[in-house]
Amino acid sequence: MKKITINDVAKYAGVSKKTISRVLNSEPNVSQDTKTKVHHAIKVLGYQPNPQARALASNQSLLIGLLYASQSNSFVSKIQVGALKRCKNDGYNLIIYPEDHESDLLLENLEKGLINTNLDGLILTPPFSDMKPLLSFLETRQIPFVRVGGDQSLNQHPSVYSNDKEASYEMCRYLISLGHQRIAFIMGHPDHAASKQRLLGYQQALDEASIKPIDDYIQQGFFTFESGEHCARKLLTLSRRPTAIFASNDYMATGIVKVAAQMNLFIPNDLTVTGFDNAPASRYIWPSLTTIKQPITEMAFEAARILIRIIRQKPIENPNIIFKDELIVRESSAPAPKLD
Amino acid sequence: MKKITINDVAKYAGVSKKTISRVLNSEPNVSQDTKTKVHHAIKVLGYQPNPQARALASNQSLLIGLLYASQSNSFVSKIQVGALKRCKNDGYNLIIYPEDHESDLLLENLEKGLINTNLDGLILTPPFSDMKPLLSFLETRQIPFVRVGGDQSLNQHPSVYSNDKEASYEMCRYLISLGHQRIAFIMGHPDHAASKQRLLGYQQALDEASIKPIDDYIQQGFFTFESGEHCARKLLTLSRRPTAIFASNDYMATGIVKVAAQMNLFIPNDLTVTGFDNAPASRYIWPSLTTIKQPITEMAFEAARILIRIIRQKPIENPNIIFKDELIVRESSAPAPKLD
DNA sequence: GTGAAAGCGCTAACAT
DNA sequence: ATGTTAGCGCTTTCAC
Repeated sequence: MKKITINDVAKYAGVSKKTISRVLNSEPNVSQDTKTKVHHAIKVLGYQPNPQARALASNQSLLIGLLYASQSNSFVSKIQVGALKRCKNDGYNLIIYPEDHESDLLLENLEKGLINTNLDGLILTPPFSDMKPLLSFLETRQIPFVRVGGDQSLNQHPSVYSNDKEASYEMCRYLISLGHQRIAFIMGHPDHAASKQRLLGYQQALDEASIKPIDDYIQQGFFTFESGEHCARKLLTLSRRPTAIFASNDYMATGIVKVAAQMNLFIPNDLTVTGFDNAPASRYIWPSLTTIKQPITEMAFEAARILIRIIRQKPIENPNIIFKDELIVRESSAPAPKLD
Repeated sequence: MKKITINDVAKYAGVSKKTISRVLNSEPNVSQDTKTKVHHAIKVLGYQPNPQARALASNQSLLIGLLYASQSNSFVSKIQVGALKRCKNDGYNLIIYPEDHESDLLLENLEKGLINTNLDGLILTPPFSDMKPLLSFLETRQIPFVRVGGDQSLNQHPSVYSNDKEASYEMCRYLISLGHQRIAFIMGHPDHAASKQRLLGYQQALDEASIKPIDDYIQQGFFTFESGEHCARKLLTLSRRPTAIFASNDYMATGIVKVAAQMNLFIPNDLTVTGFDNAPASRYIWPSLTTIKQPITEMAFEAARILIRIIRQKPIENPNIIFKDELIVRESSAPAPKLD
């Protein structure tokens, strides 16, 4: 099976190969007539352009990188799906870069990876979206990138966000509407900008409801199941035990559920637990978790769309898009119990 | 910042570019002296070969595809990590192909994807590892591939397996050793060869222990949480209720846990539940699940290694490698309760 | 052991 | 609206 090249198509269609190229790339200045001829030839011969040749000649790789933290799980697969969809649609391939954001070698590794792949652009996910050394590295290297999530004050760079603070606020409003006053909060990993936003939403909601903030009710977690367990143990042994615990993500909330079960606390009657992210586990565990759903896939899709426009030097209408999160009420939340 | 090419290096080192190429590709017939010179020049100039040019000239893409079912979650990220590690190490990039295995358009989509990317090879994961039309399609196209998991009778193709049947057998032996006699089994998705193997292990263990098989104790699941719930409801309303349920994966086991909780059955005292796969959720839920851990990452790493050897036409020592699964005992299993 | 020439399959720049 | 020429940065072939 000999490979069909652009030359074969040119010969068959009776035009120059440049014309074929023009049709392939939908460049202007081709008569409708030749277009038809060329398309026909392409079809008959079953021609498929060679992406490597194309890449070499046009000095592009048609490769887009997706950088993410190697641990975060359900988040990643959603991001991948969204980004991939857009990339494939536009003729790009997606190269995944699961990296350890705490590694000292990060920039070094990345540099090696980026350069010997010649990426056309990069999608950054938290916490990489907020790593300033990385951002300036990419700028120096002139590698186009789009940030997903992260710190909204960095919006001089093209970014796609969701409204973490608002969603967190909404969650707390909901808890308050259930009659909860003793609402504890487990913070997320300090390296993630979202953690701060979620905390702010919590604080604002309590403040507006004139609920006095209690220091002990705010615990530092790290987005892991274990940190959730740890914080839950602290919170649930407090003399004035909270009636609701809002964890900054579902893995931590799952840790709370486990600790509560071990302490014979019945959720949601004795204790309301809520999370954030709508991780698969939030549906699987019992009781299923009230949580916040972010449109991750859509965000990644949009990020890829913007990135590709930047790569192609097309104007981008809005370099800072904010998506809306959504409260999902499940079994783990209920009206506050009567207190003594 | 002008790009350094092979020509610059050749000039600097005072040799022909072919010699640079030889050094780059560790070809024979280069004197130690020139080698040193060339390496030095490369370092000084900070030269990075252009992968696209390389790909074009050598008629390779240095791209390897990873085909997997878009749903399966924790499995996928482990596979990705393993495959990626090997690929990056050997200068390949990994392109991910999450596809719907039930789609009629699968082959068509894949063909488009493969051809316009010029993949050098493909890693197949279940249930794609067993799709004969796909396998013959790849053979016709002369696209090298390696299967991960799946039907061991297809071992005329290079494959990497784990011993599903044995692991399932071992799990049942464990349950029997706890005194369980009424052991129910929830099968996996029929499209996955592993489902059958896991069933066989169950049947063999019961047979060897002279436990009479009961039809009602074997339910058809589909690897989903919901199917687990559904089967659990059936099993737990049986007049002669099982004392242990072994689900073919952790998502289904999680479904059982939920149903049991709703029925006020206490796990593990009233009911033992075990799963398969060691999904993250198996650790997170309460009680945590006794399950089987497969060395997924290692398997994918090995699959990529074999694939790259095939691509490079190097001899492969053993085209069929079997990895060993491991029983992980957690909180969801306990000795059988005394029955009336 | 090394190099010169040709060419991979496409696009860029400049004709016409 | 179309074609010509050159060249992207590397490897292959074959010569020495």
